Amino acid sequence: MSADVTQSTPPVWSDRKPGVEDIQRLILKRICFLEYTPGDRLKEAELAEEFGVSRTPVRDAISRINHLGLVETINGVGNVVMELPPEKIAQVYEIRLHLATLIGATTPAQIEESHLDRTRDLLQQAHQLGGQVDSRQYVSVNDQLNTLISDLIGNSVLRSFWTQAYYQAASTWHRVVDCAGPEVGDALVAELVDLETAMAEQDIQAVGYVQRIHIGYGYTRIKKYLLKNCDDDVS
Amino acid sequence: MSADVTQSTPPVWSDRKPGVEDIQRLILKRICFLEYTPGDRLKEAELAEEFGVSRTPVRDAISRINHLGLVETINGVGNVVMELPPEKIAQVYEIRLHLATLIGATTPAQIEESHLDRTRDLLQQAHQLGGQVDSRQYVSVNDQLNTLISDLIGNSVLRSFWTQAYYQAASTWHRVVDCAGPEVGDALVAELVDLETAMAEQDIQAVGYVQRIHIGYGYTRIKKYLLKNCDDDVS
DNA sequence: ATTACCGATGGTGCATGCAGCATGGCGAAA
DNA sequence: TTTCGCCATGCTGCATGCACCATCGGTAAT
Repeated sequence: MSADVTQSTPPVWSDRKPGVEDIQRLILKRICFLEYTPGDRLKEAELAEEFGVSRTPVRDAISRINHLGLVETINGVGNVVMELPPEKIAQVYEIRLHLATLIGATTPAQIEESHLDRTRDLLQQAHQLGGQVDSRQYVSVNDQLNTLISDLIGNSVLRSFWTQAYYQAASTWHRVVDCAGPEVGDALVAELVDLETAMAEQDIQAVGYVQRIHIGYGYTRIKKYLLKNCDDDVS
Repeated sequence: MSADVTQSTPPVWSDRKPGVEDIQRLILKRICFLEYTPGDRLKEAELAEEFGVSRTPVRDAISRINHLGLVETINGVGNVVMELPPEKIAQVYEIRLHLATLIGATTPAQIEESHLDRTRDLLQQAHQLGGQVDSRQYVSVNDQLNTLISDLIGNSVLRSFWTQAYYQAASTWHRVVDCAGPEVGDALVAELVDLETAMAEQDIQAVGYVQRIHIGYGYTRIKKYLLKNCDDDVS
């Protein structure tokens, strides 16, 4: 298990005790960010000590994310981080493709200037990491992008489903990023460029289809890289 | 709060101690079946005693279903059963309409003879309750129907979303059934007839569209009956 | 040498105690 | 009589203890 994952998550709790909601989000992020990898066993007592709380809220947080299939709780063993089987990944992406088209087909949120600003900021970040695909930074940008898209989904139910599917796909996708070369960085830039255009046009439907397109590309890369061995490390 | 809801749920635990999963499902069913109505406060200690367990697993079960918005946990008050605001109902139904069309558009499950049998059984049950719309029985048939559709969804992610949206819509829908006359019984029969045809044709896509159609009708009835006052009781 | 058993270890599952919060009722003051 | 404030009550949030379970390593028997 990774040594000091604490350092990697900027928002430190040093001052305030985190609630169940915070713990849940943080654990999910750590799984998506590959700070926890399949096979790792999340020990309640360990996390409890790290967060300065008792096992109870940690248990609660883990219990809430069990239904995503990312963590399987086994009595007497631990909370094992699971690798989603390829079949399930296929199902997740199949749904994500459809959900993306629904972003524009359902009651939309209003595109405001702030969203455009955030998009440009992400685009700049994406440019900065350029060929040097430090997966940590890439993942960060990707996560912010997902949050941005979420904010653009007016239908709260769709937003919930979108987020769930994102979490299910994220860890696998980020594993692909490690394997694939800088092409994923270029792809991210391309996606953000398309996104900026769509948002400048105030066209939510276009935003959805941009997502649909690039999720499709992403899944193609998963199939391309994840079936082969991923022997070259990022060191 | 309803007096002895225990009687209404056939599977009694008299022999075996229920797990968190069981408790979760049972609470959800009770909300859908209107045994718990908006405003009721689910008290952990109460449920714990009923199930013969401690508060801990009950807390866990309630915590897991919090994200659906059907119960809101308020410190010092209780776990309040919430009535979804009309706006959220609209969002749920908007998504349900789209999800229905995805049943046939995604990797399907195989339609087997058993499914057809279950459909015919439901049709018979629907006929039996005819004009006498005892909401309890209606809801039971409706719930079995939803389970049946779930089994026909091959994509497990879609199945999960479908179920979540069903739970969110169910309590509201069942409240409409109380208000509306026997027309909902007829509508259910019509839906099951359509469903039987589609399944006899082995046409999953048709199954999805049948759902899409009747969910649409259902939402129309919600708008028709739920905005007006629901003064006539079922006695 | 190999295999079967058993106990030590470390984890989750559940029970329970206690602190904190919200609320309603009662009493005192205006 | 009305209103303000305080306390009793009941519930959730969290901490902690204990029982059960899984696993692994050592030991004894074959």
